[in-house]
Amino acid sequence: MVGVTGPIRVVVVDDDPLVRGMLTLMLDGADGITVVGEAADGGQALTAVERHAPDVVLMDIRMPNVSGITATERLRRRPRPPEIIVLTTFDTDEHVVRALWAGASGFLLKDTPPEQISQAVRNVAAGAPILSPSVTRRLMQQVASGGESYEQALARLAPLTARERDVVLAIAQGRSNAEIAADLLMSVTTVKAHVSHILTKLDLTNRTQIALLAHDARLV
Amino acid sequence: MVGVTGPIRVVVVDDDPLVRGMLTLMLDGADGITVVGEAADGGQALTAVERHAPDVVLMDIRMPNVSGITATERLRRRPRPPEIIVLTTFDTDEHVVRALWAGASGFLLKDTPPEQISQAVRNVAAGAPILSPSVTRRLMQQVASGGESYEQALARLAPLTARERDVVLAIAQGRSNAEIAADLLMSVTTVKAHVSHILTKLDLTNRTQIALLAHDARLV
DNA sequence: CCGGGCCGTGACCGGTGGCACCGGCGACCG
DNA sequence: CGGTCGCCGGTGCCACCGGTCACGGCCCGG
Repeated sequence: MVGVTGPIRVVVVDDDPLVRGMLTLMLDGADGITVVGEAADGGQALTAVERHAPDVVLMDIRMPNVSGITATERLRRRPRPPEIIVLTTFDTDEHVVRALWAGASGFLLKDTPPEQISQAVRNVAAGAPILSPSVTRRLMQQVASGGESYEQALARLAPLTARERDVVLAIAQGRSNAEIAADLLMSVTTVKAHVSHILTKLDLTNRTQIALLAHDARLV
Repeated sequence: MVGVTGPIRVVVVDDDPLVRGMLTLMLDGADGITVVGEAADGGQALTAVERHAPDVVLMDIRMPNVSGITATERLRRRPRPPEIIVLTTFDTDEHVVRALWAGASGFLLKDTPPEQISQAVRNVAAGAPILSPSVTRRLMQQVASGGESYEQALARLAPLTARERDVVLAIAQGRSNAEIAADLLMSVTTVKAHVSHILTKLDLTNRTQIALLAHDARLV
């Protein structure tokens, strides 16, 4: 990104000295990568990053004192933050979401083969995001299933007329009939009629159900 | 997956003969990959797959007659479907979602370097999903932002009492006050009171707004 | 003992939805 | 070309649902 000229500078953070050693060993020998520092918990990670200004941080999640998540959050708040790859043993949704939310650029399982880890470091340093295959699969499934309901919801909205769709959109914002009437320049009774038609066409009973359906169809 | 013993058998599908040639050229030489067939549109893709029973299909989206999306859908419905990598020039959300929904195992941009394409073919054949970095970045951002609004919505629901949360949950399903009363074993009047309290506490005006907020908080 | 939440209830009223109807517009047809 | 048929948008009237108000019982902590 900002032109990393020399070797990629890496800091390894893990509470287990053995894991730290393994990671350092496998990375320090790899092409174009130098391990410039290690840390055993989130607090040490902060100081290590301050001292060594690395390009990439390999961060364990489960650590004593300051967890990898909060350490990631704080690191990403720094002026020129390092890219952070979160390393963990389990890929629970909880972990993944929190890591991504904290600003991690990568999420790898610890059983990833060494070659792929060093490759991931290079990719992340170049600005590309990295996810473990299992995590990628989850995200894809999530998107796919979401897309499915989205398509279904859109299909149900098909028989509506243009004006009725306008009303649906307004209802999906939580607006009252009076507000809708004002916005669409028609009488309140007309709005009611439209709502009534929509309800029968979509086989619903409440306006809230209309709002929810519209939300599923991504008409927010 | 099911033990691909010999070289990985690939079918290349693209309406542009030049692109087909390039892909075949770069893949057929690569380690452990054989291009066993080519096709110029979705229809030909189906017959080609039937004839050659490939492990992986490289599929263009924009093609005359049958598009890559529908071809992917049909291929995935076959008894032992090939893994499908969708190749496209643009990574619009529309394309990505439709491809994933259709059952693609990979989504690559056409400007991906040859080495990575052959690597992607190997990965997909091994059962691992593959996404272009830009697509991965989007999915990550989506998850991250989704998590954010999720947290915010959950925070707003904090001041509610247990009973009120029950009512919120029911409203989020689009249920009427009478139904809620029946389910929670209380009078309709009481339900209304709870709704009223919820509205004031959350600073809302409609029950639909309650439903939408609950949806943002993933209480579906 | 009493004040303050929380839950529950009945009476009142505005907003919401069901129904019947009308004017306008395009399609189809003799 | 005129008739007519169907659909869409719009309206008024009425029943009912949904929301506010005021009140009482309960439990807990001061």
